[in-house]
Amino acid sequence: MHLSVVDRANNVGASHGAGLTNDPLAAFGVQLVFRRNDELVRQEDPTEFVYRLLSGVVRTTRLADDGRRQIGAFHYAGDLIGLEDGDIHLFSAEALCDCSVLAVRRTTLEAEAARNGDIARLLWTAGSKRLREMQQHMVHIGRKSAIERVAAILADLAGRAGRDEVDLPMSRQDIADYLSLTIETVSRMFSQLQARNVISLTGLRCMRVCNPAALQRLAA
Amino acid sequence: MHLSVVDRANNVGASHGAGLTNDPLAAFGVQLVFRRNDELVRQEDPTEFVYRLLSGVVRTTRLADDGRRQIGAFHYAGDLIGLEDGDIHLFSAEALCDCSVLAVRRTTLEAEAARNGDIARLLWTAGSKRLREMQQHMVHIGRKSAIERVAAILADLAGRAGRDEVDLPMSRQDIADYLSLTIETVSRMFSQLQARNVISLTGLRCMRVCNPAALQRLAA
DNA sequence: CGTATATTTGAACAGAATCAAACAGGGTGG
DNA sequence: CCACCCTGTTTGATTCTGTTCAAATATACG
Repeated sequence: MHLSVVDRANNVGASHGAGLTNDPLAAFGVQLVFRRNDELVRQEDPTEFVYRLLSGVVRTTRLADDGRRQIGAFHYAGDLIGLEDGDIHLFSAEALCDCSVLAVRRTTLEAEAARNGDIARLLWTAGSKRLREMQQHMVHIGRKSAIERVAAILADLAGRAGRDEVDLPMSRQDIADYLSLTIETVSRMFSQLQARNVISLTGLRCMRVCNPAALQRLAA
Repeated sequence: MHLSVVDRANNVGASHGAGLTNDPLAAFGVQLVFRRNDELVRQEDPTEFVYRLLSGVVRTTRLADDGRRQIGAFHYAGDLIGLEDGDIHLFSAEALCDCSVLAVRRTTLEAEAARNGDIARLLWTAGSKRLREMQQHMVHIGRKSAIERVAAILADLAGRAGRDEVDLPMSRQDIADYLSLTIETVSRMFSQLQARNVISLTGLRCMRVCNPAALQRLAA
């Protein structure tokens, strides 16, 4: 029906949770490596695994029949991917760069959660964190202007980077589809932020935050 | 700091889970009644309870400082409310009409989930159902036109009603804030749907679906 | 260096928002 | 029972933000 995760990942170094420190899920999963643009899961496929992202960045995308694309989220190291789905994946998950993940069988996870309170709590916590992020994002998409939306994602990325020099792991098109804008509008907002001396593009996929306060204010 | 649920609910018939059939949560909660426009939870308050909605309709809303309002969801009988939050409620929850709910202390729920696999699974299932709904809604808000969004919510309501004659439990403003539109645009879309003979307004809060297929097509 | 791809910029357009006014509906009190 | 008012809804005219279509420019990669 569809290839196993290991096959699809073209995996090179599968091993049983080796090298994971302090992750209660480590014992139940297999560590896999995905390369840039690999698909971890495909929209409409049955849900088989939940992934703990160990390193790299993953986007979840939904492609409609008419070609309209919506990115649900960008996931970073530590995130749990695949919680949001029922029997079928609503969104695909794709590696933005080389990623390593811990793949845990859903059935295993459920069984374990039923037996072990810590696992149950971990899932609950991860799920409600994800729900909160989605609520926040819904407000952004629904009620914020283009400049505010772009500022918000840049502020988020800057926060993760922890320094002024921030590199953008995703394309403009990804940003556009995440923010429900067009690529042209995103580009214009970048230019505008640069003209206002809020940021400075130091490369296509790299920027410097010149005025963090202004960025934060716009993002709020 | 803030009033207890029972106080705020101005509750008249609290009882320990009486009258609930087949709800595994029944044993752990208290049944409460809220009146139209009562607040079940207030934005920014600490999360204390999770609510199982037994009857009525509840909206969750986030009000920004600048007055922009986003409705996160409308909840109907059977829904679990308050899953999405961490320590603090991001959204308020308000009764659209008289509602009865089962309030379960969050701490109780967590403890119970850690002990009882069925409860853990129930929470997991409810959470992922909610995540899926939000993803769907995000696509609507982000990538659909005004007419499609309005058609979508009307199709949803019609589906719940299970018949042509559907009454709308929420105001136009609520619909607008749910769909991230203005009240004027919502009103215009209603008129347009009526002009196209897809629906017919039989009252301000009541409509008849004349062409279910067309409505479905628009909503898709 | 040249080619394919990604990004930026420009001009015209469209859809929804805003501002403003008219129009119900639903209660209330006379 | 009717006139009135308050609120919620509809409609109209205009504006504005973001989209679309098109072209130019930059970047990465062979």
